[in-house]
Amino acid sequence: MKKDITLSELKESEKNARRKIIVDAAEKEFTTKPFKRVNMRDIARRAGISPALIYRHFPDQQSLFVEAFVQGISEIFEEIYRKIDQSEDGAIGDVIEDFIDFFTRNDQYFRMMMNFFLDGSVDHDLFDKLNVLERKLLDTFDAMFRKLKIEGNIRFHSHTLFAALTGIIATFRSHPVKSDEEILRHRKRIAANLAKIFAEYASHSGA
Amino acid sequence: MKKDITLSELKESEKNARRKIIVDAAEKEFTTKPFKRVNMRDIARRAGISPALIYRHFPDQQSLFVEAFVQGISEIFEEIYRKIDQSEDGAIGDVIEDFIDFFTRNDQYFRMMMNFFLDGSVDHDLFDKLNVLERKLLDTFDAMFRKLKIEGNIRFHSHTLFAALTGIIATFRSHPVKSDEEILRHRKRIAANLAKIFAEYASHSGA
DNA sequence: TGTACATCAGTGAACGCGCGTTCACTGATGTAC
DNA sequence: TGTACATCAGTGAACGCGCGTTCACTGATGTAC
Repeated sequence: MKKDITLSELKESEKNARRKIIVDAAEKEFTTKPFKRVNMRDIARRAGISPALIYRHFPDQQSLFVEAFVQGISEIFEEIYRKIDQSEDGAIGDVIEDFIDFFTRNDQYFRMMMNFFLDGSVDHDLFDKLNVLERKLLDTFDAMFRKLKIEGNIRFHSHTLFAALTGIIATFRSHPVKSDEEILRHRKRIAANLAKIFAEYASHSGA
Repeated sequence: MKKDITLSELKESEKNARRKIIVDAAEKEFTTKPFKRVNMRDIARRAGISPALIYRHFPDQQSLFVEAFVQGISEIFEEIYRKIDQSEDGAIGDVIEDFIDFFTRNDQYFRMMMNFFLDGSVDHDLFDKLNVLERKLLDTFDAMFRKLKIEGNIRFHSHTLFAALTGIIATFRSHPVKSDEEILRHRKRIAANLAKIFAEYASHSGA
């Protein structure tokens, strides 16, 4: 009996390993080309398998995409949480700069997230998972605002900040004339302005 | 000679009228279904013509889409300019609320704009036209901030406000549980919070 | 120890569909003589 | 006034391509007897 379980467990873990190869290949594809251009044949090629094999592990394209996307975006969010935790207490400027840095560096994921939401056709499972990540980020913002002893509804402030940062990434982007560095600089400039307005508000309301 | 000119002018205007029918049909399609689903056959059907005829007026799909999109988005922006001009001097809360109202009501266009920018593959001509519209909106914001006698770089404040509003529309949207009214209410709640923070900042820096 | 059969990873080619675009054609109107 | 020809709006069907997904099959490994 015991051996049976171990054997099937081994089988199971081998299967998971194969599955992971596919997910990793998909994730890699996402960071390599625009979302629309990612397709099953290229994912299969990158994983070194036949397209048909993917369908032994995932019922359809959407399931695979969701899994790959969640895996990637989770790592990014984890990184942001860590970075924010490390920053000085209530250093809103640093937190904001980190956010801009991270999503500028991982623009593919930002665009995918926007794509999912704008299309409206978000898979329910994916929606839940993204919500968990977002709420955790909002919690982090909450903690920061609390330390600033800001006036008003803390959660609203976090929502406002989150929306504003998202807007900065969404609004200031690739431009025929401007270089990537210029865009990042402008994003940071505007983000710093936002930070100043928040900080000023907090210092007046806290006093 | 004179008659010749009039005749060719008449011909020309007839041609433009036919062209406009196609553009209008495309615009209508955009407001009816998600961007991805808009296709040439349906546009042709709506215009009451054969798909092939579209290609007598437009070299390809992208040209038609750009023209239809610019026509629609221009009207929306014009409406916003008018509304903002009518609002009380420096009434930042009203201006912000109008912005949210307009883009919530015209979500299709908001999504298309996001799609264009996020895809990166923005046609140069389109990019220029959108830039003109955006700059005009920023100018309107500038005027408002100037009346508030706000401290700091006015243009940066306008960029910050524009990004934040865009972010609010982009971030808070269709949700399996929440109704459309709830979403609009939440957008307005967060937008009002944003307005308060800006107003407070302005009143302190102006004093 | 050998044989028949089951299981399952894995495959390349093919199916099917959506959709942008082109083809080959029609029919009406204008123009030259 | 009639005839030959040009122009051009307009058409439905077909072409071609990308791409998700399925089909029919192979080959290796395990299992029952």
